[in-house]
Amino acid sequence: MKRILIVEDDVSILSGLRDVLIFKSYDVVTAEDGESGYAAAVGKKPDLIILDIMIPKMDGFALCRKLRAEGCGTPVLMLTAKGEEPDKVRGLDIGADDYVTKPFSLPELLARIRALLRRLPEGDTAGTPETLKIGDVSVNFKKYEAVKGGQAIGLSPKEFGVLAYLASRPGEVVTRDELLDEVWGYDLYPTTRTVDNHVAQLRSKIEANPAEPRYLVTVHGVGYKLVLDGGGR
Amino acid sequence: MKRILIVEDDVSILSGLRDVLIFKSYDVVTAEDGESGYAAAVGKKPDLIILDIMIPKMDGFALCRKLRAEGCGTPVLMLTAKGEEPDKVRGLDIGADDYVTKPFSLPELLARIRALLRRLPEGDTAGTPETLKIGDVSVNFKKYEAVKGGQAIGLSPKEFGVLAYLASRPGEVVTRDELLDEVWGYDLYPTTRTVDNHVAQLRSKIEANPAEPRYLVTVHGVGYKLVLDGGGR
DNA sequence: CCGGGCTTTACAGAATCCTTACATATTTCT
DNA sequence: AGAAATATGTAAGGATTCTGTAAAGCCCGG
Repeated sequence: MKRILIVEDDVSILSGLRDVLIFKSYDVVTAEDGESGYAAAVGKKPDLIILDIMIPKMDGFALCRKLRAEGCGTPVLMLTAKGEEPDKVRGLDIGADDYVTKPFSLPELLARIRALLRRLPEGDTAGTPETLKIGDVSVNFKKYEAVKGGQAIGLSPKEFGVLAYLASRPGEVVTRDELLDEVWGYDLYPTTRTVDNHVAQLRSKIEANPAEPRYLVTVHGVGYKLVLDGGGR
Repeated sequence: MKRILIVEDDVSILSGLRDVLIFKSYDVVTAEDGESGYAAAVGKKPDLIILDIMIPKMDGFALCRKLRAEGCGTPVLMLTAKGEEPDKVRGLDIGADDYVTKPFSLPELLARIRALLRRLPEGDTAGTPETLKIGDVSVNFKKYEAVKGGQAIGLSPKEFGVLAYLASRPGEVVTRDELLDEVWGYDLYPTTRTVDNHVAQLRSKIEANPAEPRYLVTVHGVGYKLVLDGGGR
């Protein structure tokens, strides 16, 4: 059984999460502040750490950094309060493996937990790969970084989101509505045309010839799909 | 079509929700208390259950717990009244997959419904295989891709739809009206001749000799059928 | 105040869809 | 069997819908 450590000071969230995870057959350990969280991370050797950022004594960033500095490679899933956008990047920068913004959707959280645990034994092919090569562009989703011919190209958060979601199911067609749900979230309702714009942006940055996309392909009347071997023939 | 069971005793919410979901082309079943809700959950085999917590005879928690105990894995979306924060946790504990607090935003609820249904094994296209081989043409419905002798051939959404529906019941004859209902939808009323056109298009793309169809066979006076072993003899 | 990212809007071009018309095939009727 | 009625194959057009793209406004953080 996989062991999960939750570090969270909001007791209602903490106990709720603990119960859910126990129900889902995980072995759960909890802590309510950074220091005891650190102790548990070292002492209980969990397979996964769920880490809130705003916790007493030592915040989530510091805790994560400290663990990484000591060579601890345990996957870390960050919980960030809504609107803390910059925290996302910072969290990943410091060595977190994934993040979820509160209030989170439970199925999403569970899916991310499964994804992180799945790649424990060895490298994973499930979910979004850590890095992806699209033509002569390589994208690192963990670092929020895209490189084209040695040159870094800036992708916005939404652009990353769209790309990552498409990459999680290579070759499959994804509708605009699905992208809106999964990338934008359930509580925002932009037009489906917004998706087109971001895809166009992505193409202009990633495709060799944006007018004839080889990777970010349109399926007329349905949606978009990411073709990974767009160049191979 | 996906079937949704709503268990809710507030009639104004219940009927409002039902109308919206029907408008969104879901098959809706309702119940106003826990016991009849349980009966409906077992008897009608919905793809998703929307469950209020405060309902007569058996509350949402008990109902959900009972279903889970019996091995029922149907996704459950809990409705909780505002301020019932602790209930969230309790609901999730028992195995609900997501929750929405009343008063809820309709678009958000719809988005969460879509998301839960999306994670189903397969629903609408149940019976339609993910890929299909028709002679020397192979079709992948997830990728919206058809390949003939290594060469990709473009099929339009309607063409995919017709093919997929026929493929869900190989060998069976399907009437034009049925195709119109299932592929075009109940709210559109093109001529039945429109179907013929799309079938002709399909034949020209996948049949070796469109004038003598081996796979997309017409049954005079009735409709069309897809014969999978059209080459074998 | 400025700049970047996000969203909306508008318009042009492209792809798809629907209708219509006519030829051909099948069935039904006499 | 022959003719009429009905059903289907097929092509062409115009209407409709969808997509690419640029421009403009909004909002937020620096």
